[in-house]
Amino acid sequence: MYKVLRKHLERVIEISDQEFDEFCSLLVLRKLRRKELLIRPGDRVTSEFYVISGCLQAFHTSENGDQSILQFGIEDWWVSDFEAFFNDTPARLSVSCIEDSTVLELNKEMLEELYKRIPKFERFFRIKLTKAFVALYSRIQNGLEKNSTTRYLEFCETYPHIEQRVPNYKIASYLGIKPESLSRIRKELAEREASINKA
Amino acid sequence: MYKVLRKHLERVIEISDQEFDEFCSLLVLRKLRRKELLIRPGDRVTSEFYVISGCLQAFHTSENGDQSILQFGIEDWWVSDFEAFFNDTPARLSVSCIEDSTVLELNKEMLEELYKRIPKFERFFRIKLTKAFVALYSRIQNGLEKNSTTRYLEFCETYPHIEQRVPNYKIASYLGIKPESLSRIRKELAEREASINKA
DNA sequence: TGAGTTCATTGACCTATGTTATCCTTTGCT
DNA sequence: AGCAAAGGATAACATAGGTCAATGAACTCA
Repeated sequence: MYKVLRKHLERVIEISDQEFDEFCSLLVLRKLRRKELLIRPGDRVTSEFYVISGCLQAFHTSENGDQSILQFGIEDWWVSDFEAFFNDTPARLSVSCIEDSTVLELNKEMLEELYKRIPKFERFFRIKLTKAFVALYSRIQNGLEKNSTTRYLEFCETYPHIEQRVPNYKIASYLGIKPESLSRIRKELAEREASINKA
Repeated sequence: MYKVLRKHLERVIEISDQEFDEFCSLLVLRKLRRKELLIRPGDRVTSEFYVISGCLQAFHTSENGDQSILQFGIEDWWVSDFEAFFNDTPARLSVSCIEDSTVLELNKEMLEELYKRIPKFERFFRIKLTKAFVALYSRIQNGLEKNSTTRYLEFCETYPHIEQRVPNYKIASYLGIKPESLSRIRKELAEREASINKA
């Protein structure tokens, strides 16, 4: 079970068995049921979650009750309300399970202790952060210059594993459009494809 | 001139005169003219830029020539094509001056040398990165759930100094709408305000 | 000073997306 | 099996924002 995690770390830093064990000793294994909430608005967020199996979502609920999904989390991803996590402010997002899931909970304070003992873990998370930063940057760029159809197609290309397992209305929410619009887009794409196949 | 920079650092970490001098010794002062380009697509990006005075923009140019602005940079901000900077990939953005500007150029390799000598600078940039990450996160959230009028009003509130000095069509570009739309939005807001004042 | 450039605004029109309501299928539960 | 809930599609209509074209003000610079 922890093999995937070890690989995950070793794509960025080299670690010994002992260092890996020390890292694992900070983690709390949690088994979660579909729809279970890990973080709700207002919570103090002291942990981030590494997904072993299943699928999570981080989403914001607006005053009128609409939800917009900021992040999906499947196997090998980290999920949290990172604004609250980094800034020690009350959560503005919710994090919940789309499927039954198994996650490893990593406490922030324990992590900072670990940074002092084994600095290479600080390096690991700094590099993860730059990657996440760049990913957000290009998501903003997509939002600025691409239409919904293109954004949907690129989402399917970039995250085929997510597209296949989460309902369309959640994808719509992530893309910033309504489910009805996504439905229209998918119909349009299917028709396009059909007419190509006929020709 | 470097006083502002020192304050900028000291909002996050404490540093001695000597440490500050060592940091400054890495920096190259550059005076730039309006419209001058610091980074163009395809460049290798080895530096980030701290703005002493003036105003920069980081923008993407799409195939059909449309530009979308990802970031403005005024006094006390860092600007670059961060994707290229962090990943050592060719620049996809351009960075140019909206006004005559003075910047301090910080070379990535020299910075990494400095990290080894004085680790607290690594801490400084890691914290700056978390702040930037959170800012991008909330920009995405705004894009998902707010209409253009709201986004414009919040932009004016959040960045009054930018709103006052860059042309409206650049603000429109940053917000992901066309200048004509922003013009209509501004008209609508002015009318609303007028009718409130009359009442 | 005068011509060119940049920028903002406006109007007419068009298109993509949102809204509301309804219907149908699938899935899950007991 | 039978019912409820979830998910998806669709249609009619409304609206925000994009497109295109024209105008004029303000600024720049030779």
